[in-house]
Amino acid sequence: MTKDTDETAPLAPGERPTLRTIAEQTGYAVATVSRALANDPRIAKTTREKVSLAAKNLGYVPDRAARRLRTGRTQVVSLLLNTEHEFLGFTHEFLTGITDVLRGTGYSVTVVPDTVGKDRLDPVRTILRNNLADGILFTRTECFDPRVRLMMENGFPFVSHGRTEFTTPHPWVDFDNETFARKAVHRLVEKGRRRLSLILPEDRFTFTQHLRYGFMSAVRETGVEYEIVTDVTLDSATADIAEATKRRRYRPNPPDGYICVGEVTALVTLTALGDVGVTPGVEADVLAKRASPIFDNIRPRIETVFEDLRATGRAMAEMLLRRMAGEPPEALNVLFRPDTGFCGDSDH
Amino acid sequence: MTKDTDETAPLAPGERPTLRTIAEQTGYAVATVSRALANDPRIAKTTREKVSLAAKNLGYVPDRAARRLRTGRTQVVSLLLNTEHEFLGFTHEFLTGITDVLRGTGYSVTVVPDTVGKDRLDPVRTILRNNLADGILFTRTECFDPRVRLMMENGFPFVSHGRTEFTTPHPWVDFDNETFARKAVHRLVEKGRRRLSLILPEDRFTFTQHLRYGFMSAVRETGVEYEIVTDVTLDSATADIAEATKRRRYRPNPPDGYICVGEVTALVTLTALGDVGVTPGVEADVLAKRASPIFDNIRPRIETVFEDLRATGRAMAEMLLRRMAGEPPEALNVLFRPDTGFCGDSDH
DNA sequence: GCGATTATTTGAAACGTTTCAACTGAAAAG
DNA sequence: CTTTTCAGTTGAAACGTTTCAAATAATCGC
Repeated sequence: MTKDTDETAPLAPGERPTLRTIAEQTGYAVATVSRALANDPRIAKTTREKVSLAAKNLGYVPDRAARRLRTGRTQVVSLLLNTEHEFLGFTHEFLTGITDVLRGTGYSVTVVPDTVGKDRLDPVRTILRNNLADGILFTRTECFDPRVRLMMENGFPFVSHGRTEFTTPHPWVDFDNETFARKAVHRLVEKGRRRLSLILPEDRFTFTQHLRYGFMSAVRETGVEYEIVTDVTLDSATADIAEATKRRRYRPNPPDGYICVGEVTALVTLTALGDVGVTPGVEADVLAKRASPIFDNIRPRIETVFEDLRATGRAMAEMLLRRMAGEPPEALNVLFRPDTGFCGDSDH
Repeated sequence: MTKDTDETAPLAPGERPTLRTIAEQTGYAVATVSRALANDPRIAKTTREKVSLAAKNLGYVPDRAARRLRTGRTQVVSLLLNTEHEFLGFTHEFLTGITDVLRGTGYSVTVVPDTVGKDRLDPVRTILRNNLADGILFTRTECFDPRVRLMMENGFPFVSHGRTEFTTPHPWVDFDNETFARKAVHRLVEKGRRRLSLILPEDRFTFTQHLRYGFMSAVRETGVEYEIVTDVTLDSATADIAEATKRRRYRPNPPDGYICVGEVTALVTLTALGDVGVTPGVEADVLAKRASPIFDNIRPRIETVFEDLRATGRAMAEMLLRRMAGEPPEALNVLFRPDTGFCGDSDH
């Protein structure tokens, strides 16, 4: 018994099936098989069925390298990941949303570091020049973000987290920070607060402008006193933020209402206030944007507005898929509205 | 003037230079150029120099798809990312460490979701079958992790975060949770606590066994009373953990020392204790492992042990690079020791 | 039944590498 | 002056796709 063919095994052992394997098995040419699998209408329907059946039986899956070499498309989406982000679960939630949407589409996600301090254009240039991806997602968008300009010039698909001030439209997903700031002001005033304080992100980011505008217009509407902190930003070291917050408490007429755009800032503010003998919820109120459920487990409880970063990631991935499929950029936007109520409140 | 060659421009406009471009420019054959760039000693030194100079001038960078097709190597590392992780900044820190090390090596990182509840083998199978990566990194390793078994059988390079109980050696990076648990017990006893409580991760994970062993042996050494919570795990919903913690407070002889293996658990425990009128630091103490700086901004301050996840990511990426380069697995381990002191203490 | 149209199928080329096997010259050995 | 050796170089094949242009088979009008 020197037979070395095992029973009905249809495929060579250990070998990855290729288009040729299918071609040989079905009797068609490689070109036909390729077309059939692409559902090319020029191929007879019966043929398409036979071929895709054979493909399924063999467990055929196209070789990405070969396809990529031939077509120039990489089947890769790159995420420029901020090295210094201030939300606690930002990366995790965001990434989960993205992979959620991309699973099963054949696209994979690569992560490339993006450091605001350094040249933010550099990773983008590398991706374009070396053809490392078919599309790019990124965060912390600037008003005249050079990355956006570069990609628009090259017609390269991307979706930004945050808007820009360019006149040419491009796909984006954003949170309505203007409304958040406005509502926050009104809410604090409603609670009887009279001197509001706001720490902003760096000026270069578009959402900084939105926050400022929302804050300022609400402040004017209500006539409340206010202060926009200038000696620290949202991205300052936590120790510096704490220091600045405490320092301001010792001035005459210190703030009694704090709007925090990030979780870390909110925690720092809470702690700093406590450390100088101010009880949040009594002598002052803190109102924060949050992206994680952590504030349910923090005392004192403060009011928060939830920004769903997983949904943001999902929306961005969806917009990008559609953009890569050739849709024009005009309609590819999503603006997340702040939920109407405030969570975790403290007075009813 | 119908000349269409612009001054000294050495490269066709807009076209990506390839081996052939270099070959034509230097007068060598494509094969020679390829070998020269690979620093093959069979090629004359002068030739190698000429070729690599030309390559640099042209800004040549090898096409990944072509190389991948020819060699079968993908130049990709996959990270199996846990969908339900409990450390707050885990993903971010970890990923930053990995990309730190991989930058400039030519490898890129793709992220693939891994859900403990579902079939954890599935993503690995896909990667192996479709040749999507040259190496895999993953977390939450189980005692007899089926992923480890599969990859070992196939001789596929990987590094696990956490050890296994297989006898065959494989590369891993781990935190010494046994010592952490042991020290935590001793520290709480030192502070006068007499009834310790521990919430463990699910039993399947190796680090659960290490924690239990460290805890149990220290508990025996010191003769202190203890309890290992059975109705919730580290990964239970935060509400359930809070509930369980409160419930135990109403039993006779409630615990007065809490060891928390994760940040979320620590926060929940602190808050739950506060909610039932127990002041951490007075009637009870909480001791936690932490991976983010957040506990500096939480009151009451508690003692923590720091696990550096960025360093962990870096170490894992390094081990993987060496493994992919062919090093045997035996020596490719890193065990991070818990730092000796406890940060953010409350009594000196 | 015959040319003209249409529906299917196909061989071959190309994408940019790496690598095998063979070739060229020149120096060393006889 | 021939033969051997060796350093250096090279043409061609291959990796698995997609797609152009052309071939073949089937259908149609008359």
